[in-house]
Amino acid sequence: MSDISKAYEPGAVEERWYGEWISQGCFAADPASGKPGFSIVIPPPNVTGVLTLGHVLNNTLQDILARRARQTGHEVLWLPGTDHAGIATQTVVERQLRKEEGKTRRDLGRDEFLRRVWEWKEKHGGIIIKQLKRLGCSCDWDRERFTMDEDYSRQVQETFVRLHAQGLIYRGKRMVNWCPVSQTALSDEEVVMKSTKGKLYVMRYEVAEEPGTFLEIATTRPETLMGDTAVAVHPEDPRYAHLIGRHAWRPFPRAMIPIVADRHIDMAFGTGVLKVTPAHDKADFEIGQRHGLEVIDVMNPDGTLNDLAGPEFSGMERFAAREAAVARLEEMGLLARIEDYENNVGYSERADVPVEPRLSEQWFLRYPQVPAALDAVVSGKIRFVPERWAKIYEHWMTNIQDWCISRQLWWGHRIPVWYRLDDSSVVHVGLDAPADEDNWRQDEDVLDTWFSSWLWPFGTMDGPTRAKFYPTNDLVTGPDIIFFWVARMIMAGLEFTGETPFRNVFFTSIIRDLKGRKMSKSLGNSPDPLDLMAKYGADGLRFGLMRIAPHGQDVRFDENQIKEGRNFANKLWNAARFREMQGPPLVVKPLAEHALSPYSVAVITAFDAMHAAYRQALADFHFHEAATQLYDFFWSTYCDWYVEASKAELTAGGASADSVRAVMDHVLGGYLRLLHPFMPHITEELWDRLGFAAGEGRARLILFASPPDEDSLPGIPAEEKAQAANAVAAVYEAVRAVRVLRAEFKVPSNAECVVHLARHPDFAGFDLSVFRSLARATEIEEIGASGPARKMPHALTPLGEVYLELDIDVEAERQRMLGEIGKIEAEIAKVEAKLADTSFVQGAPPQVIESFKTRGADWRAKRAKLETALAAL
RNA sequence: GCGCGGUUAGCUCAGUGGUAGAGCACCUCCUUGACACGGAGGGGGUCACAGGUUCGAACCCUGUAUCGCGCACCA
Repeated sequence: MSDISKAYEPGAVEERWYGEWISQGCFAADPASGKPGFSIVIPPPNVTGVLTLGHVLNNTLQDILARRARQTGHEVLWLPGTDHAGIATQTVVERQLRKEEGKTRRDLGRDEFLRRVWEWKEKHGGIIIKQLKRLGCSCDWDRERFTMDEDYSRQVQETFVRLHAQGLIYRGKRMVNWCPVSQTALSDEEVVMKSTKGKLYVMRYEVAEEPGTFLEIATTRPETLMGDTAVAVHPEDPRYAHLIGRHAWRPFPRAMIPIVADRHIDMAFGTGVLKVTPAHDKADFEIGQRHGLEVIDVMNPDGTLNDLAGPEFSGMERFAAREAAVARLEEMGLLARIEDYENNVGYSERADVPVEPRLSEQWFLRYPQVPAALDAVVSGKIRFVPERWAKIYEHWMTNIQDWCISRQLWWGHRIPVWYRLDDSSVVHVGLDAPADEDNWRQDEDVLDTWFSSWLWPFGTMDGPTRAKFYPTNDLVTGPDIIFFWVARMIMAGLEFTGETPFRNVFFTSIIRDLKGRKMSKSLGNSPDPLDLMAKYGADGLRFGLMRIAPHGQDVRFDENQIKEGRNFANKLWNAARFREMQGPPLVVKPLAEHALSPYSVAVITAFDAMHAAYRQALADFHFHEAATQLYDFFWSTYCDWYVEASKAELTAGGASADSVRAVMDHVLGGYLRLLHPFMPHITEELWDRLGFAAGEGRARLILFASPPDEDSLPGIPAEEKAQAANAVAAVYEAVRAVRVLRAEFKVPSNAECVVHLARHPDFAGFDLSVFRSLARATEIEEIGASGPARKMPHALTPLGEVYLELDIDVEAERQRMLGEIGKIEAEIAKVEAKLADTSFVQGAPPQVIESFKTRGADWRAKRAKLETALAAL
């Protein structure tokens, strides 16, 4: 009996082999290696993050690529690290501070607060890295980087200085997206548009020069009317042409504001009159610029109204102020009506509150290398997989806007700009303050996190590493950060290294729950991958996910799929266990020197075909397809058929048993190597247990084993292989036919039977012992084409006509069946009559109708079954 | 509004012009010396809908519905 346990227990195996790989330094990339390089940089997870299913998917894919490359003889660098994630991390630490000490970051001051964030990072920042290790990721952990590492930070700031010197970075007072919760500016990409149900308020502004005449003005944001500095109409709008150049009364604070003409106004929308609030709307700001309007900012950075809004509203939160302003308008009789209205409102991605368009002084970047970056993808120099993402990229690149890179946060890379204390218009841009540093103060702001991430593919590498491993080969990431990260890395790569930073970009699926919702913490619909790994093993989780993660489409997560992964690991384990029970591996002579049965030739041929499909699938980044190939070959072709077909020979012993063992070793050995990138731990364990490991140290590991040969049996001509496969398929077809007959005639699986065969001449002389054992027949009696003496259930197969000998009187059985079919038809007729009766159908409750339909279907199924059986008689 | 992608069995999904597939779930049989996390057999589909091209369409074309995503938005 084997000493391998009956059910595979992944926990200990996975831990042991991961430890082994680490202690042998298997993941370390050597820039001095003579092997060709292969590299991937990890999309750095947020240092605050914990592992999600999205990470599992993403990193399993990278691990597959890395492990496959190791097997194919590459020196592999998979470079890991984490991202400081400015807003996210700062928010987490601030929240904790408020909760535990009742303090804000300002209470602590900048230096002390940053000390706390670092403390927090040291304490919790490693969690996701540990989790990635649990998953089996083969990253070169000694090279782990953090976007706030000293040298990396220096590069970020140098980048700023350099782009500033080139005139691409500039400072300006502009309308930006402001998050009132985080109290910082955001880039356009950090704003998500949400369809929001709201109200359209129609207000009445009196024309100053024509008392008693009112303009109706529609707005969704009455709380900003205190900042109105004009009313605008379309220059060609006949309704209002006579008013252009006159004035309207802003109700409160009461002021006379000009009526201007601007082509931006849509005559067809609302009343065709727009209130212009240059401080609180991007389009209004532009109108203000065109007409030289005053800008009145009535809001504080935290989203409350300020003194300019008037004492009545000062200090009021913006949405409360909306209600108050409407009430005030109504009181004054200046509210015409309120309509329901649905429009898109920009929300802060992080804080999930509506962003406030806000005029403020920020740093902007005019992107470098835009045409080249666009061309790199359009021309295919960088390959996007699936290809359709290239269109999204192209669209964004051709409509690209300057990037607001400054953030009013403390956690991040401080902007390397100094202002002279006595004259802040004197600016110094550089890593360090000028020599008389006491006379200068550094810009308070930090840089957008993505301004550091865009350097990741090369900023993480030193000189020798870059020489060997840059540009990287593949990037695996989510399509949700195509603009945030992928596009910007391409531009940075071109600008700072003169090369595109990667060759292929694979965009993963987005994992949703069974209801199609995005996984999120607040919904509580995101299973913890660690729990899943505890239940099903890391390999089970990986393989289960690979089988459902299609080519860049959304995927609905179902735990059952992971269970299948676990079951597959168990199947593999037991197939290996079966082989181990047959004795130690046979290395005495090469496969080709054994006398191979047609079954062996066929299984090896099928293995080679699977191997070819697997290679193609991986080359196309069709991971799902590769996983399916692996699964189907092993479970069906190898276990269900080959192993079962070979049992008799193994029991018989002798040379043919040796041959079967050799074939099993060949298939299992090759198979484990192909499966290893998907299920690294169990394959390493079995490689070792089955005795395939040879040599010393690393050479013993499947991790570094070469893939199997593409042609396992070069000595056998293709026609001969096809012939064997054909004969074997005929036998298996016949086996299936016998099984069907057995099921139809209620011969239990464990009962033996006698089968008669009128053999097709193509297979004359072919040994039938496998047919006999798989059909669980006591004997196969060969008969002539005219069939057996008495009637028996039968079926036609490629191997010939097969007959199942039964201890029954066939004619009596036929009569019995005919009788039964008659009864069933009567039942069907009853049901049909009932369903055809309109008064019944109209009167009966739907459940009753349903049950009748179901009953009808059941009877019909029974009838079909009997008819099939009858046909075999 | 413009663009992209999806719609196939109860569920999750494969399937690029030639007899509709897998796994799970369901029903029947089987604890046979690898595996019940298993084996054998079975039922279940108007391939969203409507047209068109073709000898032949889940697949190609046109339109519609619906879900999702991206972009742009009219206050």
